[in-house]
Amino acid sequence: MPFTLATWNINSVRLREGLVAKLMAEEGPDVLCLQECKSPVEKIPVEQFRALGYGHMVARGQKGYNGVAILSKLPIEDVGDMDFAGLGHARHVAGRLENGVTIHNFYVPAGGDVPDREVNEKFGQKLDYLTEMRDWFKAEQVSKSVLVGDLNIAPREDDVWSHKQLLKVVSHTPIEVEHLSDTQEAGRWVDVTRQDIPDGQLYSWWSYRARDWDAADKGRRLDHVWATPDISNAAHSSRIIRDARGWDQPSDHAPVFATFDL
DNA sequence: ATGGTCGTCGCACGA
Repeated sequence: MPFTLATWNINSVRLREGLVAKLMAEEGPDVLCLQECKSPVEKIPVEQFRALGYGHMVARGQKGYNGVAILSKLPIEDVGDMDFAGLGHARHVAGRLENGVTIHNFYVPAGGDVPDREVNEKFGQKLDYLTEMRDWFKAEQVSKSVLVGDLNIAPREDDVWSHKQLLKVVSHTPIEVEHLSDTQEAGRWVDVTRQDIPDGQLYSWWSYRARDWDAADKGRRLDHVWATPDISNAAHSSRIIRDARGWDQPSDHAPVFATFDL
């Protein structure tokens, strides 16, 4: 049975309940992973989602910041969370579908403005978070798994609007790209989005600060769909719903989709 | 050109 999965940094699930419902109604992914819900779990507005067929949820939340949720049409079992770098933040939750596929939903720390851990503690926390992710996946040797989320790093030159201009901008610095690559290798994760769309500029985030985000198109690919090698060849039809960045009162991220024939 | 815009909480802070 094929299933379609989407990941979306929603930047407040309560403010954007209507946009989540719109994506559910128009695109209908079987599984929708959200980040930056900015809500305690008990205040996530699940009723409308349930009415649209999303009767299952595993989530972690906190007041005002972070927060991750997996909304699903299919039954999903909560299989825990990790608190990498000891931040005490709701940045990861994992669920398992009845077909045996485990879904890891991550919101990696953004890392602040200055790419130097000596002067910016948040940048160090971001690198430490990735290092602990790497070590955990190295020890776990996960299989039949998907990892999605806002990883807050655009690894490839064509994942940003200007490689040269972003080399010293947090999200595209060489040390971040190296940390992300180490994490990817530790879990033998395949970048499903780039497996499907290997060539050309590809973005999932555009700043709120641009006058005209669409015309300027100064985007970055911060949101990712990865899969373990035993299921990566079942993945296809990856796409980014760029239109969603232009919806009323949008998130600054667009949803990333993939389908798995399993 | 070193700005600009959001969301949350209730004043800065994080992104």
